[in-house]
Amino acid sequence: MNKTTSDWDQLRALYPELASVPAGLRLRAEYVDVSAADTLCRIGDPVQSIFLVVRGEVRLVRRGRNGNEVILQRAQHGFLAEASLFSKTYHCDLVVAKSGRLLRFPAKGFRDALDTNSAFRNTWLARLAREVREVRAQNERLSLHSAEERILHFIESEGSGGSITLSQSRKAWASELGMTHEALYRALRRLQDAGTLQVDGKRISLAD
Amino acid sequence: MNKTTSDWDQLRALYPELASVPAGLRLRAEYVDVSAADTLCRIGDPVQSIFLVVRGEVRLVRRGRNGNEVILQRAQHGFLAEASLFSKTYHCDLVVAKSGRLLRFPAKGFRDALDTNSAFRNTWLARLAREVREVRAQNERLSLHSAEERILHFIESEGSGGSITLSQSRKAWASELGMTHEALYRALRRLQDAGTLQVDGKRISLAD
DNA sequence: CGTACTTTTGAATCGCATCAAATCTGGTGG
DNA sequence: CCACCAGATTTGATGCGATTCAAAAGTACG
Repeated sequence: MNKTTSDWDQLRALYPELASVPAGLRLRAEYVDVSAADTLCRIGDPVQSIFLVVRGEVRLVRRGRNGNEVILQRAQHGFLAEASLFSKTYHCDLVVAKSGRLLRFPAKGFRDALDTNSAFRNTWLARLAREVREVRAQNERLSLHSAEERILHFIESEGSGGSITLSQSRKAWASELGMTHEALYRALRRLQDAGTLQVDGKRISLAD
Repeated sequence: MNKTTSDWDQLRALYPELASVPAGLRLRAEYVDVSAADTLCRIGDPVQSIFLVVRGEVRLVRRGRNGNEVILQRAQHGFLAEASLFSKTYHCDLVVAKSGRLLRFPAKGFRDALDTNSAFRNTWLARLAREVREVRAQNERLSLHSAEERILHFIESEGSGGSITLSQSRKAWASELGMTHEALYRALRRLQDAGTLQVDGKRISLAD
C-alpha cells in the first residue's frame, strides 16, 4: 500500500519521532495491514524489517517448553522491538494480537540512516532514552502493592501539576496499571470519596 | 578520587558498555563516594553530570504536594537517568538510598563523545535498545497477577534453556519481581512441590 | 564469636481477582 | 431519526492469594 504525503503528515502528528526520519528512508517505508494471529516473524528469523504500530496490537512472545506463552512486550503504539536493529536475528516471535496497521521500514536502511544522518540519530537516541525513563517509571508503579498507590503514582509522574487528562479508556488504563478495570473503578471511587482526587470525565486531578 | 588503570579494568568487567568509552572521556570521569540521604541534584538543576552506580543505590524521585515521595527509578547498577543527557535540567531529584560509590562523567563531554565517536555512539545506541527491551519485559512480568507466573516469566525471559543462575539474593529478587520475600519463598516451594521447578542454591531450572 | 542479614515457616488480615449482571455510551445501518 | 449492537462503565458478592507481623534458624563477615 502506498503512502501519500498527507498520510505521512497525519502519522507524524501522532509519532513526533517520525519527523526526523530522512526522506530516503521514509520513501522506503510501507504500510502493512495485519490481522489478529498473523505471525510477522519467528525466533531465529533474520531481521529485515523494523515495525511501527499505527493501529492494533503486536506482541513479542517467547514460547515456554510446555507451550505457554511468555509476553515480552505488548506494542499498541510506536516502534516495537527496537533492539532487533542491532541483532542479526529475532529473539522472539512477533504476533499480531489485534488487527490493525503497521509501518514497515527496511532494517538495513534504518541502520544506514542512523549511521549517516546525525539529526535522525540524535532524535533516535533521545527517543530511546525517554522510552527507558517512561518504562522504568511504569516499572516502579507496578511494584506498588495497592491500586490507590498506583493511581496516585501515575498522576504524579505522568501528569503535570497534579492533573492529567487520560488519552485512553479506563479499561485500557487499568490494564496499564496492572489491575482489573473493576479494581480501578473502585479505587477511583474511594479516592474521590476521601477527597484525595477529583474526577471529571477524562480529567483527573489531585486535591490539595 | 583518582581512578587507576586497574580500577577501570575491574569496572569494565562489570559494565561492558564502559569498554567503548573513549579515553578522553574516561580520563575525565571521577569516583564519587556517597552516603545514604545525600541529594545529588534537584529538579530544575542544570544537567552537568551523568552518573553510573558502582555500588549502593540511587533513586530518582519526585515529591507530591503532600510531601509523599514518588519513585521513578531505583538504580543499583549501571547508568541512571540516561534521558537527562538530552535535557537542560533534571526532571526529578537524585537521592542516595544506600551509601556506595558512583562514577561521574561530565555531561557535555559525554554528549560530545556521542557526537564524534561512532563506535561509542553505536554501543550506546545498542545499550539503550537492550535496556528498553529488558525493562519492557519486566513490565510485562509485573503485570502478571500471581507470584508463580512472575517467577516462571522471569526464568523463561531472563534465563537460557529454562535455567537461570541468580546473581542476587532472593530477597533482592523478590523485590525485582514486585513481591515480598515471603511470597517468593512460598511460591518457589509450591513450584518445587508441584514438580515444575528444580531449585539448587542459586541455580533454578524448569522441569520438562 | 558476635552481629547483621538472609532464609524459612506460621497465622491472621485485607485487598484484589473473579464471576455476574445492569446500565451507559458511541457508532452502524435500516 | 431510531433501533441495535459492541464495548465501556459501574456495582455487588465471594474466594483466594499476597501482604503483614512475628519469630526461628541459617549464613556471612569482621
